[in-house]
Amino acid sequence: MLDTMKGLKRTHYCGEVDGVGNEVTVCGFTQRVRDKGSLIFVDLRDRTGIVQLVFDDTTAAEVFEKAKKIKSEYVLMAKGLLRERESKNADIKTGSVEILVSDLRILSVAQTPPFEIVNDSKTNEELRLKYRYLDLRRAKLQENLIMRHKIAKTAREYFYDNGFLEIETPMLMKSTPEGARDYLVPSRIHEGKFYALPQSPQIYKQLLMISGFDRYFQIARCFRDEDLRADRQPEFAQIDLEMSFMDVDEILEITEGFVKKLMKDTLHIDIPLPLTRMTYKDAMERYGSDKPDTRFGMEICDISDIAAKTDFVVFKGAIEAGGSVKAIVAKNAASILTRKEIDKLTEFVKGIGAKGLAYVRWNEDAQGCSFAKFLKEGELDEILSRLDAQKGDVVLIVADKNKVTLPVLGALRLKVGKQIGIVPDSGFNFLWITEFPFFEWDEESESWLAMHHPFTMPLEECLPYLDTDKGKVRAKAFDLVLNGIELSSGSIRITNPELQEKMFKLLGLTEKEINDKFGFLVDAYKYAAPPHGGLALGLDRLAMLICGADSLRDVTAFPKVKDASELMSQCPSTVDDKQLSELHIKTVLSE
RNA sequence: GGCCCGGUAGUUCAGUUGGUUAGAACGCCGCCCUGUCACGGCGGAGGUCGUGGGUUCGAGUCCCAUCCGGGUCGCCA
Repeated sequence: MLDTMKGLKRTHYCGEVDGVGNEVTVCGFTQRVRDKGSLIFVDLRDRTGIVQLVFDDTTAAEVFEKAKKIKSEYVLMAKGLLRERESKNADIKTGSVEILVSDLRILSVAQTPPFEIVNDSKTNEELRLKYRYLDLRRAKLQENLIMRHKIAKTAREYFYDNGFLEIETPMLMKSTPEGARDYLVPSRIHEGKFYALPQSPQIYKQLLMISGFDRYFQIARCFRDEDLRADRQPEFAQIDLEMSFMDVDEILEITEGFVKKLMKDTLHIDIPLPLTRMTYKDAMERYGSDKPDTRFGMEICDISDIAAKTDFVVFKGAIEAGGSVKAIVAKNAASILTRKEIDKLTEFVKGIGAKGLAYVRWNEDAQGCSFAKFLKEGELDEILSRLDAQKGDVVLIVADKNKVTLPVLGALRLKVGKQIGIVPDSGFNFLWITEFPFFEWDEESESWLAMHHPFTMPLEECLPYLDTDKGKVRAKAFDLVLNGIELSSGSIRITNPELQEKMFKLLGLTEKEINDKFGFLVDAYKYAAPPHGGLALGLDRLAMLICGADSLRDVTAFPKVKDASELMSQCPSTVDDKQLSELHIKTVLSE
């Protein structure tokens, strides 16, 4: 028979007991029992930490007998005298005190858990996810979720203090199947019609600006029906912002203020402001990525002019086709990047679109150059001197269209950086990437797509190119990047309804499509809109980085796995025919 | 959807060219123990080797298929 809490009330959390010499009452889960016969120690755990309970020969017999029954994970409440320990334990916060228990309640008993609730659990994740509620008892995950709470709290404090209003937007909205796939919700009342769960509250927050809410803030849940990654869940939260009467600089400034406070409040790190800003063009040319990890160098260098003079057809061909020859230098890497390793890197770059990898491996005795026989006297020296390469370095060269050389070298830079150990595992390099292109050429559909979204305002100076050279149109769009991870994406929005219609048309939408999908939005802008823009910060990714976690699963209470199912509840699941028929839905399963 | 890695007691793993009764540690159960804190000591229980099929005198081990999980590419306006 289980005990009740009757007559007892918690006075302290386990990790926060104080007042030696006083009676305290604690409650929590049994971490471990050390039964010495006529002396029993019990480690009691709650979300704040662990405290040691003691039962000895001064303990009343019935209390002692009950203590003998305690097993792992039992839920207890204990009242007793807080006293100094005879032998201290420096490893835990409360290691110098213990509670000599006078009143013990066993409030709940536990089956033997399928795995031990210990911090450095080696149990495979599949099992831990199936019993997520047990895994969440582990201190590490408790700390992560508490940190996530702190991030949300800091966001609310900061944006409230800066005049932002927290306004909720609908979870059931119109499906606009551009970009990511929507999660659909069938309507019972409207036969054959569907709502979509929001991929982002984008349209609603823009409408709030039109309504005059000036500064909007929400911790918004968003849904995307795409395949998962360690850093991608099908449902996620973003710190969502929109503000009126501000251009890019002011938006970046106000966001930076949050970043600074966040890093201070959570990790006690001072981030100097303003954050570094880099245009998209610079980021691509220097790092081959629109989200560069700037914690290490190894920047991309153009050697097209030298390469053009050589007799190496791979180089010449690429340049004559309008492309370029670019290189990165792995400093002091000749011993790590052996021929075999470089061959692997060649396979790697071929896998991501390059035709091959030229290299110079300058080790102790020689400059091993994969294209030496095509070079004339002095050309290799010229290349090495341009790249500032020294003995011990490895030069990796890709020749192709710019669309290939830059991203390939960007990916190679990261891979090689990790391989030769020059990517620091600490540090927080926040970076703004600005002036993203508006359009992006999609090979598959052979059409121009909006890189950010179709409501993004082009830079005024680029408006003339809209009809002449779409590839040249830059937008008032920006990303916040941290250590190579995209944390946030934002833009100034188009507030001129004619321009908006024009942009839709340039993106290939017909009059009818514009009206069906965004008619209400285009109409709304006809009633005057303040200039406005905004951004969304990925709360989950932020939490992952601040917690130093490797996966979003470690900072999400109940995450989904790779195929978007949840191992604990086994959702998604089939539903009864009655439910389906009420929703006017028939399912057709594939073979 | 493609490619790569993994699946053996409750857990983490070992398991030889295919060969007797599949082992260890932790956990669990029982007994002993007054200063433990990864307590200790003695004893014990616990396995459809992911699943199905095949090769073989014989399969945890080899082959095929399949399921599950992870990573990655595609995808993520």
